[in-house]
Amino acid sequence: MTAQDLDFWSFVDAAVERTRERLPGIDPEAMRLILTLYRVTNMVVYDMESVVHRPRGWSYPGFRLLFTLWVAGPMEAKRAAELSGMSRQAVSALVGTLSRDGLVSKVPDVKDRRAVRLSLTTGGEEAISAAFSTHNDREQLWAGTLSAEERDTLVRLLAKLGAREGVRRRR
Amino acid sequence: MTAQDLDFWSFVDAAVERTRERLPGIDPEAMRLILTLYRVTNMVVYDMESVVHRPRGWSYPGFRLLFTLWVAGPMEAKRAAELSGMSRQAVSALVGTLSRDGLVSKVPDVKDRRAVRLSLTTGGEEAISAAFSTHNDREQLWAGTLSAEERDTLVRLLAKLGAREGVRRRR
DNA sequence: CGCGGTTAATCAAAGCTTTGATTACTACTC
DNA sequence: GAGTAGTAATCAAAGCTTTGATTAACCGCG
Repeated sequence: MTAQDLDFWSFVDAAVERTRERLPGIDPEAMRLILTLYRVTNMVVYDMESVVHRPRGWSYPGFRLLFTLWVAGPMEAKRAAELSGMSRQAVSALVGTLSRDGLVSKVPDVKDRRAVRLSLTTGGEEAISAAFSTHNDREQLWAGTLSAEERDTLVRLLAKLGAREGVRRRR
Repeated sequence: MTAQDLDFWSFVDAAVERTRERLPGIDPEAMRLILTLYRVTNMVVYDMESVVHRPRGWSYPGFRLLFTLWVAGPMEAKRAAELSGMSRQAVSALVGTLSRDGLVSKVPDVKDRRAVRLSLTTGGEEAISAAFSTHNDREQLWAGTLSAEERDTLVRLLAKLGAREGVRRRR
């Protein structure tokens, strides 16, 4: 396998091999795992975003925030950041767009006047309900690559990875 | 499990449950798979970026492009986009930053004067060699969560997912 | 009450990514 | 050889994310 014949996936094999030659101290299998994880996820996200969300005028982060509010109900911006895995600044910027578009409403919290309370507007509620079916169709397309048992195993192993302690988390 | 008690991970369970109630037609397990995949990867990337790359003044995409050139040698911008999984515009913008910082050099292609040929500078070569060990240390931290057999299984299942045909790819 | 420390949100600047348009060049076809 | 289609790269505008700074409000302690 020379550098000229590589494609997106065989690049991972080449990377592992070349790195092993040049830096004998590294762990090639750890490298392969992270590299593969990153590439697959990017591929899935790109597909979902470009097929499902951009045609509706949304970004993937926009969908995620709407989905968070749809699942867990109205909440403070800080909490939306925690649950969706975004930074508070990102939520703040995103809410700007989504409230401009009439999907999310933002009202000052009565108890704590520093905080803002986010909720879906009626339009946002309808939009997310309609979008989610299409989103899930696409999720099924991806999940359909694996057997039910393989899906369970994959989810279990990913969750185990995600339960890792002592790593840096968004704040 | 009420909405008030949720955290980043239990949100996935709540999302599956609430969606099942409200949209009976969807496939909850497909949803759980994609949701978990996305969250784990984001967590890993955030950790790697904030612990390894930002302290060195790099972004994760910057590292990825340098790494691509390090593994596969000098190449045209278009090819760097294919191998790294970025768009051509993203590579173009990123090369602006990296060449300004003296890590990548960009010379017009002799054969095809539309194209540019990218390569690591000496400084870029040294920087990526030095950074990669730290990067791999962190990969090992993550991979160490799983047994060797679990890692193999996870890589195999992710690769199977990534081999999915008929999805939208970056161009 | 008043001060100091903490917290919620936002602002600002820089960087990456996206879509869509433009420029420069190559390659094909008549 | 001239015209047309296709390709490589870049530009432009909009959006998201990041770090760091700022503003406004809460909270505890004296």
